[in-house]
Amino acid sequence: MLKISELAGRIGLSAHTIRFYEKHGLIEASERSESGYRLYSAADVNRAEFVKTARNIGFSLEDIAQLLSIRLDRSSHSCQEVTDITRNKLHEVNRKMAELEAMQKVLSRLLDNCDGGLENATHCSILEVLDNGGLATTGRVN
Amino acid sequence: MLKISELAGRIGLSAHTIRFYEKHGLIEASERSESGYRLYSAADVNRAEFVKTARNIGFSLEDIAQLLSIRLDRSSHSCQEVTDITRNKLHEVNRKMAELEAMQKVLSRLLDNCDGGLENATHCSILEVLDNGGLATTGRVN
DNA sequence: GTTGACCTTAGAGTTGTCTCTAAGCTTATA
DNA sequence: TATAAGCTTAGAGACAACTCTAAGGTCAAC
Repeated sequence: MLKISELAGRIGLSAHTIRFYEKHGLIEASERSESGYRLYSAADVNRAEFVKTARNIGFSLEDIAQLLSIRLDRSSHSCQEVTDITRNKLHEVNRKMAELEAMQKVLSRLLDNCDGGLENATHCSILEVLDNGGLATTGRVN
Repeated sequence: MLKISELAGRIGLSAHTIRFYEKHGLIEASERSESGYRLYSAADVNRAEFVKTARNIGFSLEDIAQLLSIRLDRSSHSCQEVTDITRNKLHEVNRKMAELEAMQKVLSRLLDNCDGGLENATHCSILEVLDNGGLATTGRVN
């Protein structure tokens, strides 16, 4: 049985974070010592590692809570439930990527059109674009 | 002179948000009516539109505050200050994109390997991957 | 002269994910 | 036995960018 900081070292989270995850139902200590210290069994460690892996991939704590409840009783859940969560996450990622790509394009374009020299900013093309409502010249931004 | 909701309608922000921006120094009403209503001049509207445009592009409120202070006194700031802010933002966007791309790859791979059928999740390949610390088979994830 | 839309303020709440603090008990080491 | 490191709890604080509420004043229309 591991104590909280041992678990923390093992999976690469702080003890604080582990308690935080516990409060949100993601990680459990199946026992307590006489003095009240959390004690983690091998199964607890596996679960914590599951959580960490899912977190690394980018699932939200809420997603992970759902995945855990499926994991806890695989036979009464369908595989589809898992792929749904995963697919939703992928869509979310795709959406954010599209937003970021749009930003990327605009920012690059702004930089391309501006020499960025040390002279003063009286005629800075970036400020001009911002003053004129965006990159209107070719293709709308917003 | 426009009242706050007129400005709001014009630039596409709520009156709430405009007050919020004011509290953070981004938008100003250069006058007040006798009863204390905010009154926005043409210059105020331009400034508010500048803020909105910058926000649309993805600059943070803090970035915008800096851009505004340059805009307010262009001749005592260099063009480089503007490109620095823009370049930093671009780097931030690039960093986030890279993170999202990694997530995208993993999620797609998880979905490729899982049929996602209605049968129960006893042998769900996604849960297995999560249980085994990630996509170890070919190429590490994190 | 009343209704209803609009305005004011200070301040609290939201979302997600931690991160830290205070005050106090326990355990290991010197 | 003294000290330091580690554990406990409840709860506050941080971050960004809003979003909303309460309690009340103002204004235009009918």
